[in-house]
Amino acid sequence: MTALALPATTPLTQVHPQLRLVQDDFIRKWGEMGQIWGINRTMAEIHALLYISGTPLCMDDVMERLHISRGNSSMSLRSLCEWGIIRRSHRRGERREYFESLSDVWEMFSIIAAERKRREMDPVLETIKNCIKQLDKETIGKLAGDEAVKRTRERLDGMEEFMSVTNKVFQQFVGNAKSGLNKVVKVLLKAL
Amino acid sequence: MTALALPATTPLTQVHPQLRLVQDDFIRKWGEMGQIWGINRTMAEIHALLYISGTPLCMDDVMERLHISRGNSSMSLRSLCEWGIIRRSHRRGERREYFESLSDVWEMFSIIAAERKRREMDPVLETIKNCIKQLDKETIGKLAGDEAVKRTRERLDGMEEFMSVTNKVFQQFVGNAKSGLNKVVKVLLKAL
DNA sequence: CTATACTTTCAGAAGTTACTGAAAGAAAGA
DNA sequence: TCTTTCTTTCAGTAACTTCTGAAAGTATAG
Repeated sequence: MTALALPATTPLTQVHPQLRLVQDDFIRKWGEMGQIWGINRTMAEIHALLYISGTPLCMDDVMERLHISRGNSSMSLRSLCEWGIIRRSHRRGERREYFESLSDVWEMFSIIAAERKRREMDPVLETIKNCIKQLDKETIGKLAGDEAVKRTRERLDGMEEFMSVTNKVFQQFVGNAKSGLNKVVKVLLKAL
Repeated sequence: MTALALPATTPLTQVHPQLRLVQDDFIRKWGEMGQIWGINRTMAEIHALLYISGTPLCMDDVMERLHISRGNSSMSLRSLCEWGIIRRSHRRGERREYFESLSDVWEMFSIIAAERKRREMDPVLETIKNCIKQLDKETIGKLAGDEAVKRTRERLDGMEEFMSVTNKVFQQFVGNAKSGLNKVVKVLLKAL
């Protein structure tokens, strides 16, 4: 029969109550904001907890601290790993897995922005380009001179220009970590 | 007994089938993208329809074209008006109301960005500043030198820097229409 | 092989958001 | 005034998302 069972949670979780209050505040707000980035509340809270703790935590730490189920923790942690904004981390001689957040906020933002651009903006731009192509085909035919077609064409052009530029700006942010982004931002702010 | 009833929909809705197909494509995709801007699918589709049509449409036009209920149309149109990205427009001698989209995409983006910044980013930045203040109070007291407090403080600082800069960049985009934004963007792209 | 320690999966429950359609409201004209 | 035309509201419902917890799965140690 076995020796002393390990405590389910890391000692690191047991922070001073005052510190905990401050952290909870941050976690709550960050969770609300998660939706901006297209991440659900729980996932955002888990991420906030790992980020603010600044040290690896295990699944039981997360469950206990945020009062969420094992299943939810497991899914959300996996999904955050897939996003690439947290990482698994292992301790020698220990069986269980730990998770920690990237520490560079700029890098995290880059990763999220890149993914959202790819999934959400690129397809729209493609659709718009396609619409323009389609419309041009019609214009050569019997719809030439049609007022409504003209108006639609103008609107599509306006939208395409907008999306293209936005896409390029995003592109610049993506793949640069802190130093690069800071440069970009400084240039931008100085120019205004 | 009344004279000839007006047709429920504007003649303008009756676009050529080919044009309609192209417009539908755009509307569908724009609806999907709405979620990026924090606008729900139907609202985004209504907006897309008004934008792509380039001409004022009435509620029945919208209902018929998108197959949505009167209630939903009414709520969504109101909400789009509140956002400021579509406007009511009236025709002399006609009772019913028409709606049209802003035509300048850059202006629409500005409006949306301003609102989201105000509602979603500003409160987070405030919370973070508050957390830092709280933490500093504790640090003076009995938690001075606590490792966990130090780590948390570092993380909060990193996040604050990020949010502040992001906020400033947003600020620049807000309140500028096409010309202003284009200048900003050109400067940015050239600098890279 | 069996026991233990831990993780993942997934069906269903709970919670949330979006939509409908009928009824009430408002404005204009007769 | 009453009728007509159009808009808004809102209770109920449908569709979707998130969460739970128990069961199955996996890896390691004895």
